[in-house]
Amino acid sequence: MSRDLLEGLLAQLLEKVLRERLRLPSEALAKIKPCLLEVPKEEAFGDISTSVALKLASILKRAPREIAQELAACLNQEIPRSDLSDLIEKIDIAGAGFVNFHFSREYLYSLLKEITRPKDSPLSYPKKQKKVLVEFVSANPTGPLSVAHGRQAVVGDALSNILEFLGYDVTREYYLNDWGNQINILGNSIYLRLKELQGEKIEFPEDHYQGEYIIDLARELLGAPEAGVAARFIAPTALEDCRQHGVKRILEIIRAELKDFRVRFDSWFSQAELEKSGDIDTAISFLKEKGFIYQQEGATWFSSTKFGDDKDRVVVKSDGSYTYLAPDIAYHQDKFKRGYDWLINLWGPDHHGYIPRLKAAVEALGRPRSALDVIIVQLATLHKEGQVVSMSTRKGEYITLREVMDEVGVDAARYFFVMRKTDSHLDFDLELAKKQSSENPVYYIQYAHARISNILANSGVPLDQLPEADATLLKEKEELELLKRIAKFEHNLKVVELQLDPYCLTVYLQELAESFHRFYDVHRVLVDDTCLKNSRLYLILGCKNIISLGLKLLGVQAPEKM
RNA sequence: GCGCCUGUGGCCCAACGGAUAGGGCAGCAGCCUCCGAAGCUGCUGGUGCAGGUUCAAUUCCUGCCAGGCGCACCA
Repeated sequence: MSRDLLEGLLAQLLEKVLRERLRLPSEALAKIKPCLLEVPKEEAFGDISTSVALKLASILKRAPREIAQELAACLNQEIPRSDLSDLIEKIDIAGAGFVNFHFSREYLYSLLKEITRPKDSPLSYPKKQKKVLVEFVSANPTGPLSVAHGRQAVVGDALSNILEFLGYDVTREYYLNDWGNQINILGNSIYLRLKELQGEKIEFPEDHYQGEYIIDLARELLGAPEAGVAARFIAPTALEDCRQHGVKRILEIIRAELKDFRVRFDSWFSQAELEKSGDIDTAISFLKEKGFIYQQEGATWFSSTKFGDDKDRVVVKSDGSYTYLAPDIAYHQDKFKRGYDWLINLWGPDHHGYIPRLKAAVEALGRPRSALDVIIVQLATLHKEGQVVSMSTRKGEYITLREVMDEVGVDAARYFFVMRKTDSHLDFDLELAKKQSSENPVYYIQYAHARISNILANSGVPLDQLPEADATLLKEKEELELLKRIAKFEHNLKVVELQLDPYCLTVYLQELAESFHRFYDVHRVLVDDTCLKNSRLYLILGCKNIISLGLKLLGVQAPEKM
């Protein structure tokens, strides 16, 4: 039985006991129903626990501990005659009035079996009907990806992996800002550099792209094999050529960076094509029909305040051009038209003020606000030798994702980017990420995997012939702890789904690796007793499967040797 | 000025309103005749300040202090 199912049954039973045995009024029950069960913060407090006794104390005007005792007594009667009889070993009362449930060893073994020698992949979830579009990175194609994009890329990629694993139909999309002001500036930047290369004295504007790569792009154009290139750049099409060349080449660079960073995209959505399609006018007309669009001071406004925004927003400026919001509304309408019912957008912190207006747009388009989740990915601060590495996009002085990848490696970079809560600042210590020692959390986890691989290789037992563990032999404290950690994996995936944040998976993997290292230190796997040896091999194989699956979901490699 | 986020040991981070505030790093003291010491064990040390709500506050509310971000007919 999956952990999910068990929790569901336990919640049902608990509810039944509260209603029938403790005679809890239905309104009180409704009040506490959303939080019947929780996972205790310390493992000593059991595998699942409930604090309903505490919550009911003020409602029932009774001491929490007393309620807990009555509850536990009732559960002790009910559980043996329910489907949970073999799964829950014991119930105890602790602290101010917690009722803690301990899984039986048989149940822990049954979970281990699901992941140790699976036919295809360890654990599998039924396909869900929900179509999810995860939009992330979406950096303007005006320069190489920065560290900030790197964090977004990993978080988006890992989150997509996990949702996919949980059965969602996930598409990863990059919104390509290949149209508008920034692109014009890019084109002009290249154009000016080109002139410069040809010996012309130019004054390079401050708001143009300052980076070295612009000169490289200009040089490419200059050295292009076609005859008479130089002549072309005084032609009327020169600026347009620069623009096109710039976007094309930078996009190639970005794609290569993402590929090398093991970030997969399924779809690239071009703003330029959206602009040409006429869909933006269609979207505005759609909102107009619904009465959410009005004219004022020569501009066209979206009455986003009707949906909780601070003020109404301009969609068409008085000069007739669109604001950024207009194509964005059309873009999100397009997402819905393509059949996605859950949109997840990852944005940088500078866009957080933009959330209410896009949520308003979603509602105006006739969808619930909850159809759009925006995840703000906070910036990462790079540290090197105790110093903060300063960055200024303006001067083109920023650390690129490529540099970080090259310096610390893809595994460490990916792990470091997700190991903190996504919406909090991240301190990225370049030296630490490079260290191949215990200080580096990536290696700690990978080392556990490599150690297990080594034992399995040394065992001489072909894995496809490894018999199931003898449940009664795995009884040492460290064995049971490892078993419990393995059994907690699914719960952690659920937390990722709920919080839309892959970071807690890194915490889990760290804990799992810790359990293994502790077990390894105290007990030998390759012992003379064949039954015990096989049982332990079975256990560590399960652990290995979960480590490798967990790392795979994060896009980090699980090496057999290090 | 207004809005959002963040203040937890020397450093980086945890904790659906609940249990003795967890963990990592650094520091100190130990552990390899044995499957990889990239490991294990132990010790030291903490909720910005002031109120309030609650049986219970790191968590919720108010004020203050400190830091980050945002407040466009920019993208």
